[in-house]
Amino acid sequence: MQQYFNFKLLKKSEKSNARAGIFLTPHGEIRTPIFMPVGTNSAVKTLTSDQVKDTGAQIILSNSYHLYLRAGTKRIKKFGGIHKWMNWDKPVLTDSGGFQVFSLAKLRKITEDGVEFQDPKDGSKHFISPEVSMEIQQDIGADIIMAFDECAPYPCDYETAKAAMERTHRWLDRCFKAKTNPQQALFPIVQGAFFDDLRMESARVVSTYNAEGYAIGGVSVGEPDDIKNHFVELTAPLLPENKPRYLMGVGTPIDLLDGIKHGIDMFDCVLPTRNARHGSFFTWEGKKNIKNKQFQDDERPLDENCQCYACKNHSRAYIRHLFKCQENTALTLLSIHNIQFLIEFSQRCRQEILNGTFEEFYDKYYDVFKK
RNA sequence: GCGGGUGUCGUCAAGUGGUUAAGACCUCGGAUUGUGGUUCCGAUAUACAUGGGUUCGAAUCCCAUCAUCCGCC
Repeated sequence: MQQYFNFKLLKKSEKSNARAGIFLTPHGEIRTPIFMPVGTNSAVKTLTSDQVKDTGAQIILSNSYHLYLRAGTKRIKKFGGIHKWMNWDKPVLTDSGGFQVFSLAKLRKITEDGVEFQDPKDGSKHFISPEVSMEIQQDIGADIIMAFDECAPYPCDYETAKAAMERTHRWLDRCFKAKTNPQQALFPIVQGAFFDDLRMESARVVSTYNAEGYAIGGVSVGEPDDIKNHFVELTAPLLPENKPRYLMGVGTPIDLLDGIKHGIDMFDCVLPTRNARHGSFFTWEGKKNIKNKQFQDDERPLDENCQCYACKNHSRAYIRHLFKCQENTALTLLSIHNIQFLIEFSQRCRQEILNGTFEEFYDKYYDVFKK
């Protein structure tokens, strides 16, 4: 049987758990560590697929929950799958809908079978189970699909966290049984909230599956940074070393530095596009906000060392003007910049790992982004 | 020239005799983490057109001046 996925570890740091690799998928390779932009409704907000491609994105994330409710995943299947649907020929990852049901749906009823919820937009009732999620994700046709999990809130008590974790494990088994397409990699998700023994247990259970990659979920749900960091540090090394590790929903440049240091290979986050919509942008000198008056006559690009479309063509003064006038182009330019910045940031970490200098890079930029 | 209206922070605008003169925009910070697309939180201001008068007390009442708007000649 043909092998559709392959993860090759190119280098492991001697001073930390940082590592650099190449993850091969049916739609091309991903150079890890990598940051993945989020395109919830099969579009990275304010950007065309071409514009996303020009940022250097190697893979994008989309979403079962949203595409199931709108567009309809049968329609996308009939169209020929998400790559053709959105004219994107690189790898795609879809989230399972578990997190969205947890964070977005107003009315939801979780049972052993699955989750019943209402579409907050029109009130219609729906049901997603591990089997339904697998069917949805196979219809969408992403390269990487995620297990249907139950994400516990923060804070939460031990019993709730344990019950959610155990259900996630039982659902994981059902996901693997329901998944049929060998051209899709199913990543299990570690849960366990913020309890050491639960996280360790979940990492152990999840690792018993011979998956193409493994994810850590249930973080960035409102917990303090040091707590998040502790659980990433605890969990990541417990996952199989020869497979990519994906930290879901993270993060900031500092989150990337910490995650990579602890052995994470993949990240996704809405931050670059959401921040863009709020005017803030990343630079190699830290985070700034285009709304600030100091930029009104600034003829420099957003970042002088950035090669993105926005930086090669436009000034801070012009982009600030567009933003103040609420022109959508401002959001596009800032999104392009922020996405390209985080991708380049992850690829710079990769290069530093290959050079054996990641830890110095970590120290330097940890301070820059500490604020 | 005559008649009438209006003058409160950079802008808009509450307040019509009584303690530190609302609020919004702007400006300046902060937040945002597997996305309900312009959000949320906080901070900052030499502001009652000018000069008199009435009153225990005036942004508020009276007079004059100036500015501005409308109408008429």
